[in-house]
Amino acid sequence: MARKKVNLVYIQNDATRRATYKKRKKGLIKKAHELSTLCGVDTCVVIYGQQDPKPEVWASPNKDARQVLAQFKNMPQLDQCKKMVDQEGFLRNNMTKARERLFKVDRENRELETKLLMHEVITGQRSLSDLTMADMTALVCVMEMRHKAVQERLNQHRSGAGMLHNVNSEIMIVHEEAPHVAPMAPAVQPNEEKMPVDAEVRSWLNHDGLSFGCTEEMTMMMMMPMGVEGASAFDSHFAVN
Amino acid sequence: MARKKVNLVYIQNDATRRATYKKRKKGLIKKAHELSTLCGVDTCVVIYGQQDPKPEVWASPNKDARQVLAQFKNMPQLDQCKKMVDQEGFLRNNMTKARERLFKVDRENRELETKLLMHEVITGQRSLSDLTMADMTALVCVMEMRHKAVQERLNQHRSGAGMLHNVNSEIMIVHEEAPHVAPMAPAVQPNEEKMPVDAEVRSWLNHDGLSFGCTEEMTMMMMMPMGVEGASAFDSHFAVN
DNA sequence: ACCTATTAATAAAG
DNA sequence: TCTTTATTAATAGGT
Repeated sequence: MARKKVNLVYIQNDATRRATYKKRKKGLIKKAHELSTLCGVDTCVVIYGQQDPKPEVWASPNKDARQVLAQFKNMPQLDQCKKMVDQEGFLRNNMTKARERLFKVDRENRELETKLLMHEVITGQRSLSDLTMADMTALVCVMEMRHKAVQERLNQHRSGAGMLHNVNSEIMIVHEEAPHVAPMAPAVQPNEEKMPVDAEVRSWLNHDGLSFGCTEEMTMMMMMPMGVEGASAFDSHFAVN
Repeated sequence: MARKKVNLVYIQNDATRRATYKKRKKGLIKKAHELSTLCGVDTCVVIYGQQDPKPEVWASPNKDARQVLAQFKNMPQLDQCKKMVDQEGFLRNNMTKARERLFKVDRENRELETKLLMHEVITGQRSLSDLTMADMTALVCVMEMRHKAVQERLNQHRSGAGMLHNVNSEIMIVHEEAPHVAPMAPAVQPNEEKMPVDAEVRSWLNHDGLSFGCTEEMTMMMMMPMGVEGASAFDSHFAVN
């Protein structure tokens, strides 16, 4: 309705499009308002603009919120309940799913971060003295999981071929018989049966794909019971630069 | 816009109103569609009619999801990136906050549970043999925190009056110099200086309000550095029924 | 429902 | 960007 008839196609020219958008948006909302007033009907216009877009523009539910509410209250009771239940169920369902995703992603995130951190520490890219208390705690946690995995693996050996029995009992006793010897001391004594266990431990420590080379000291540490006292457990066994 | 100018008031005449409603509803939706097409914007019109009213009439979120996607892909690359970054930042921020809340609540929960558990164990309501490995670990954790508090308190004494110097150095050395001697052995030797420390320790162990009476054995245990390796630390010092 | 005189909306120019 | 103006689009009232 103007100097020229418009084709109903997307307006390429940026300035023209913006201008048209502004005008027609105003017009549309005005029309909606008129329809509301003239015919006593609630209307709602939502425009997902891309220019000012963040807060979507929306035109009037005729008078104000009370009208919508009143309308809702005037609905047949059954429908009202149904709608509410649906809404609640939908939200609840959404929330549960979101929460599950959050937990899953969070756990994965932390595990990966800690693995990476451990890798950096072991390869010397990062010094132990740089770690925060929280990092230390996480590291210890991962190490404990690995330690447990190693123990289970050794258990399999013992109950199976039994060939590593002596060494294993030396390790397992820490839990089963609670020696008054400090568990801080290396659980594996240097003797002729040590190497197989070492190899075993290394292969298990590496089986997650990061595949870093363990030092002798690391291997021993992995097999020790750990405290969560912060850096002290580390400091006493590693020369922290 | 027609043979007469219309006043913007509710149309009383029923037939006229119905006619106007029909025409203007159609016009409104057409306008919305035009705005969509011309400006590449999604629009939505809802009309809560009272004649045909139950299923609210609503006008098009333009075509379908593919259009929205295409729209996104046609955006200037920069804006696209910006939006994605914003989105990511928003999510990351959200996740960080949620994670922090989760950590905080979780830690508080476990701390309280463990305090209660400890109280039950000490008052004899629960036997140590009933505890799971996880419970043991948590107990040890709390005890370590208390141990640290005790050490700090003793440090204050040392730097202050200095009257407990001998005993304190006996305790502090455990963490600071990583002895190969088992820290499992009681850190406090029975001598004439023991009693003041004991009293000190007790008062600090009790200052959280639970206020249970410590046995001599408990006191000693609290002052030891602990591992988190399960029940062994307990078993070696308590006669598990 | 269609017609059409009339008004409202608005494209393009200033 | 806001205003003006020529032109088209919407539609009120009648048929």
